[in-house]
Amino acid sequence: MQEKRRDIHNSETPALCRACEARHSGLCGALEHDELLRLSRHTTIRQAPAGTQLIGEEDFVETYANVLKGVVKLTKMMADGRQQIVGLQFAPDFVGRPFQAESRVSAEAASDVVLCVFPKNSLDAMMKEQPNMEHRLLKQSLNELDEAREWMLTLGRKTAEEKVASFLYMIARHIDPTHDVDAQNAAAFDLPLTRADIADFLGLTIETVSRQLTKLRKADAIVIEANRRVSIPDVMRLRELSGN
Amino acid sequence: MQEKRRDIHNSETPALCRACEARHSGLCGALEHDELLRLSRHTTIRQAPAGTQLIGEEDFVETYANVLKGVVKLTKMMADGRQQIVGLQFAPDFVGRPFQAESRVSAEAASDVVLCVFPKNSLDAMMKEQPNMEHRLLKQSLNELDEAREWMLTLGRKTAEEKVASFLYMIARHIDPTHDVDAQNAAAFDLPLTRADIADFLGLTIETVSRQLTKLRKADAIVIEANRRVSIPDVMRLRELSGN
DNA sequence: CGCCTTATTGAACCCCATCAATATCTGTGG
DNA sequence: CCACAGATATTGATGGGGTTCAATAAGGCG
Repeated sequence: MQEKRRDIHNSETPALCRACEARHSGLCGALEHDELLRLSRHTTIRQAPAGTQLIGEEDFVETYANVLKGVVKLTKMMADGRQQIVGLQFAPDFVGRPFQAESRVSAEAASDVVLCVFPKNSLDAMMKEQPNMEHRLLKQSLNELDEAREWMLTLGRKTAEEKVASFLYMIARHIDPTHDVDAQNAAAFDLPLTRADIADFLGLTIETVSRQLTKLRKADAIVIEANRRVSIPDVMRLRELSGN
Repeated sequence: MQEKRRDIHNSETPALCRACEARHSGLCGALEHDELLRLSRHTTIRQAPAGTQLIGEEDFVETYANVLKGVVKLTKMMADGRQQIVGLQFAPDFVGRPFQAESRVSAEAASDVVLCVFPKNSLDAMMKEQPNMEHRLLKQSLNELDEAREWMLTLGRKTAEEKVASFLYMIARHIDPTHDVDAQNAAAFDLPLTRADIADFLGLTIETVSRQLTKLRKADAIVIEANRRVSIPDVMRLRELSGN
């Protein structure tokens, strides 16, 4: 149990966690100082460049992680190589699948990422004695389910143009913290995904994504600089183009 | 509090719950006799014919429900009428969205259904004092999320034929309890959905669904009688046609 | 600059949607 | 039991949105 120093430190937040976004809004927000300390003993910070495979489909997963920086994409692949992105995890999202040893998706760093990694066992144990943690996880899971269902509508029923607009609109909401419905009606961000990733997210080809982006650009709905930088002068207009 | 009779009955399962599938494998499996009794005081059984609108998108929802019989479809609709089914709930699934007053999907009886309906308040209160209940709900939510992601792959990347085969394969797994991977390799069931519903589920048109069904029929992958009755002589073959 | 990766643009094709007609099912009443 | 009507499903013909194949352009980094 090696908790020798616990009495001394149990009212202090571990240094690792102090600057962490997940400490407050993420899963770890459910934990008290001493629990946080206990978990942080088994925790490692992992940096990974874009493209790194974090866990493979059908891998046996021994760890969970919180996204601290960057974007993690969850993908599913068919035998012949067709691929679909089924989830994007932004900071401070939790990545992992409790109650199941085998993963049914693969996780990959879409951009350069920083993760807070901890062993499955530690968190599973902590979840059992901390209902509050399951509560947080349930909330995130229900939100992810809402998002997944929103994307099912996009994948099944929207046109290519609406799909691309929907994607940009979603990124704008996720990345640009300054944007609010009633706030300034503009947004700007760097795309965290390549065209290939966007295509895999929207169930389209690279070429169609590219064509729709130029179409939106020519309609003055967006401005693109250097391939990655996107400005949206009128977010509400983009929202309309997205079919919402 | 009106718990006068509780002392007498607290070790007995309410009559309502005794024959209920959800009592064991569903949410209510988390409850002890007396808690079950407490909840059952506010519970009503509701029967509804196919097509009944149970809750509308953007309704304020005051109740939750367990599906006892039949299939409930969760749908999302765009302003111009395009529609997508984003979830199918079979017995003993739970229907509802905790932690959020407003629904983001509408729920409709896909077949004739029987529901066990209880007020949001009652269950919310019970969930707070019963971590085990949140645990069950978390498990269901994570399963639904897995299924939703599976369908995102289907919607985004599969051909019409693969989509229809995937749908039939999924129904076979859900409805026919006799089927197991190594068990007898055949299945038979009544489709709980109309062609229009299947189309809305797969992001296709009615006509395409119909064409793919006849294509599968002519390839001897399925047998259809009277429009609704489907037999699958070789489930593994169907699985291959589904792209898995 | 030069090389490789990533993105855009063009042309032809194809799968699925659309429009339209026919067939089948289901339930009701004669 | 059959006839009828409305709903549901199948089948056919045509067209379009997105894919595919191919070439060019732009970005990133040594």
